[in-house]
Amino acid sequence: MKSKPIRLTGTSYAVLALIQEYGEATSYDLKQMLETSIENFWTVPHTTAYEEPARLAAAGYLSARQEEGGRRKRVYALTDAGRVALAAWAAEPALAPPQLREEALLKTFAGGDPRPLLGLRIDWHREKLAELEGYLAGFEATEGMERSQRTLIAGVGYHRKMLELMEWLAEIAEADTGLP
Amino acid sequence: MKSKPIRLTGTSYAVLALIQEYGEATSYDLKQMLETSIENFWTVPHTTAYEEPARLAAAGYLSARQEEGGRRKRVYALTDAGRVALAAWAAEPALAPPQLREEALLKTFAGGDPRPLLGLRIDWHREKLAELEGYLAGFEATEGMERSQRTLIAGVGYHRKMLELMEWLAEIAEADTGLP
DNA sequence: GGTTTCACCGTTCGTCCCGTACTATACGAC
DNA sequence: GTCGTATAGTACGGGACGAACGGTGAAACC
Repeated sequence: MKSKPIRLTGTSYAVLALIQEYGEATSYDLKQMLETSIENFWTVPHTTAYEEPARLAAAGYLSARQEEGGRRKRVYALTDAGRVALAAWAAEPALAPPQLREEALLKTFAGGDPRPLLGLRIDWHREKLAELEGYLAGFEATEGMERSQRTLIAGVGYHRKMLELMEWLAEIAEADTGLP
Repeated sequence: MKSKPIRLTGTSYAVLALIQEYGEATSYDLKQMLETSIENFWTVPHTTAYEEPARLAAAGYLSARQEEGGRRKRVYALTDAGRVALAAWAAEPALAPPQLREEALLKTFAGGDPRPLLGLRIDWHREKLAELEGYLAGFEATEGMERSQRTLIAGVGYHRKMLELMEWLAEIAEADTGLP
């Protein structure tokens, strides 16, 4: 059953974790889940939702059941190997350093005018924040947080903090109008 | 002179911008610069400092002058094509969405215990912060900020905000001791 | 003045990842 | 039933990634 050994990356575990959370999922389900929860702290392109589960299934970490009819979707579920690998990874306290790719700051560094760049970013984070807060509202009044709720809270916190950062940097740029 | 057309990515511009900033640089210089300034908002592996300038030189965006002797380093400088491409990109206000890869949050989502994970991250950001604030202190008392100083300020702000986020999440996790 | 040691410097390599561009299906409207 | 559009899914090739290793210089020891 353990066909081809592959390297499991953070993205692999993201997919495994989502499938664990929901029992089973198609690639499209995964895509939705990635976009509405995990993406805030683990950004991946949408093709990941199709490629990564196929890779994981080929290596024995997921089972795949092909549906009949129309879009002949494949439904993925965790195998024991998948469950074990995921649990071992999550329990291990070692962490890779966080990675950020923020083009607004990079363009500013490269000589771009910070004002429009930071402005764009501020708007973007505001929108994200509103969206996530909307999702969160649906959970209100439940006691004892569920994992999906916590995930949203992490996302909300992240966008809030980045928003504060961008606003702060915009102020500094504004104050510093005599450019070098 | 325009040998091979290549796709310029954010990382390409990061390298071009660094070389622009310093006039010319070897790969090792680039590596240092990446690690002490840009990496806070545009994370790249160290091999980028060797591979990317070679690619850019092959495509005509950089000139390369090979030094004699010992480590026969190559010193890169911007060509006109490089300068033009960089300026055009920086002036363009369009932005790709920011990307984050934060393993502490991902592991938490996957079922890991948040306390040690967030604790590790908090320590990590504190260290980074201390390091950058140390660099910044060297600039004190100059009037009119230079670009490298602004870059450091952005880095400092980022780590502060992420530190606040992690501390906030740690509090929430602590308060929520009745686990689901 | 040899040679050991160690930190610094630089590159290779194979796998995986990523964005672009495109195709295909479902379904309601008219 | 055909058109339009949102939804669902794929192919592909260059690029990025990180592990692992190889080279270089110079201080330190003798």
